[in-house]
Amino acid sequence: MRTSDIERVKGLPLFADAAPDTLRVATAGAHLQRFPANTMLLLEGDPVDFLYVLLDGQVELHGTWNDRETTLAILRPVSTFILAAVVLDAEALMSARTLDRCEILMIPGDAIRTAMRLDPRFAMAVSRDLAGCYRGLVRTIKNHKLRNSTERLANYLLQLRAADNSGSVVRLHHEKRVLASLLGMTPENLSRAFAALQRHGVSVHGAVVSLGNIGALEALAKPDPLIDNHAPRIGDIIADADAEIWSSEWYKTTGPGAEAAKRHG
Amino acid sequence: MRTSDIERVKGLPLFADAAPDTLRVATAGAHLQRFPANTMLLLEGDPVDFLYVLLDGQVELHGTWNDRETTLAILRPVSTFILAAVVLDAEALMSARTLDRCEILMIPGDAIRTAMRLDPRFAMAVSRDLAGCYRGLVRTIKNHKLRNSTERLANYLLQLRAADNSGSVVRLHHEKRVLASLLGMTPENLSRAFAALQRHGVSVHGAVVSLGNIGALEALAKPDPLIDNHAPRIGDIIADADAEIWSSEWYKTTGPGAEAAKRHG
DNA sequence: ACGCAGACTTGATTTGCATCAATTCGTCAT
DNA sequence: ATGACGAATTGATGCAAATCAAGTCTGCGT
Repeated sequence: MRTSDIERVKGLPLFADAAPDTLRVATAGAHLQRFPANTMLLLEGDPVDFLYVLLDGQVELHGTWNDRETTLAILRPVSTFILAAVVLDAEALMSARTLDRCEILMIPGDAIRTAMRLDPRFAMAVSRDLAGCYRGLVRTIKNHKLRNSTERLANYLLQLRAADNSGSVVRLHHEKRVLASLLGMTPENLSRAFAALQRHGVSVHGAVVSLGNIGALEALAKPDPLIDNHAPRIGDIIADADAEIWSSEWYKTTGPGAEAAKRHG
Repeated sequence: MRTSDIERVKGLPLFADAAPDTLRVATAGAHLQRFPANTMLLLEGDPVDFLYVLLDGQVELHGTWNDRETTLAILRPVSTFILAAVVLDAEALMSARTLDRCEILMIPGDAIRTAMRLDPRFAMAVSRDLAGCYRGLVRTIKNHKLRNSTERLANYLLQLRAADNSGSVVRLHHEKRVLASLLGMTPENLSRAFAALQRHGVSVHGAVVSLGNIGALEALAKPDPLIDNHAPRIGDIIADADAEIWSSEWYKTTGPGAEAAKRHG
């Protein structure tokens, strides 16, 4: 494991406040693994033996029922996933699949649970992280139960804008069919939702979306701090922040090799 | 505060494992309060100063946006709520309203946060509780994104049956319009969904629902342990259990004065 | 270059659910 | 009992989104 990777893990709010020993023990027992694109890392129902830390690439979390499938979240580096299952030593409720080639650190679950018992600051950090994830899901549910698909897309675009740079052009991070599933609609309807937003100044060219009329878009989207997390994600980590990592993605690095990452909250 | 109430709080998984001092300090700073039906306890956006422990009555958590409103959960005694906001010292993302006359214990948030720092076992319990709540929300999202309204109702009824007694008659715990909002539909459509279930042996008389053909109902509902939590809720608390309190309700007492309560998980 | 496969878009149609409207039912206050 | 209100049901209609079906565009391997 490269020391630069250890630095990145240490930068995570989950470990930032931990005792030096905690990080050392956790990373000692961990192993770094590479996966090709489109690999199942974990199937829902499987016992969860590791806490996963995504260092490079994108991972999709999804759920299935009765031959249907829905995307629950898409993760970007640096972020952890399935912490809740690790804490409870329970089976996974979501499946995890790589979208790109990925580099993932796997920390044994019992190392995490032991560390929580030994290191109160770490236990506190786990609680804060889980509380943030929880609140992110509350936002997601409100988003889905209270808004229609066009409104969800409009808010997603505004959120991207806020996270990226607040400019008038944003880049979609995923394939449109994946985005559609994340936003709870079919690919066909995502196309139509984009078409509907033309009226509000939005134009799409592949993954590049121009927001020509922010005012009009906001008038439609009615973004709400109690649903949408519009905090920019570039800069230093704010340890105190509401760790609300979940509305659609977790962290974001500023670019290749960039170390800076920031919480949503 | 009555000692019987303290006993009930001590019975919560959140406090069961805590150091004696933790419970003592928490309950010392707490105050017990009664509220009439239909009282707003907390408005979304408000800072959260207390951890709430519902000792008697029912509380609805709901969210609003753009003049729409949706029920996110309905709580029954004994259960805690807005723990995540307390841990992060953040504003509430959900509003809380009493449905009945309620008896609620309010524990200052900073007492909770201090206790977490001083008592590692308590911090661990908080993590476990939050992890359980988180997983409950994952189930809820899967339920909503993967099923239609009739399927959600069918599974809700089967869950009630499993929680209550596994008999062929269940009693709805809430008004139908509240249930409709919880299940993500209009009251009109809940009526129609019940009508659709007649075909599968379900008949409704007020709050009493007979499930005349469990097999047929299950064939429609296709209950799934990764979405639905069918564990019975009568008996002793299982401290190890997956604290998944959220799919629709939290705890349930077995009857007036009964002390036994059990986790979903 | 060519052909293929998969992503994306667009249109036609169907389905599910919300909305609007009217009526019944039960509960409570007078 | 009577009237009044809110909850629940039922029917008619409209809208949003899924589905089905072509078709275009793009990247990729041969």
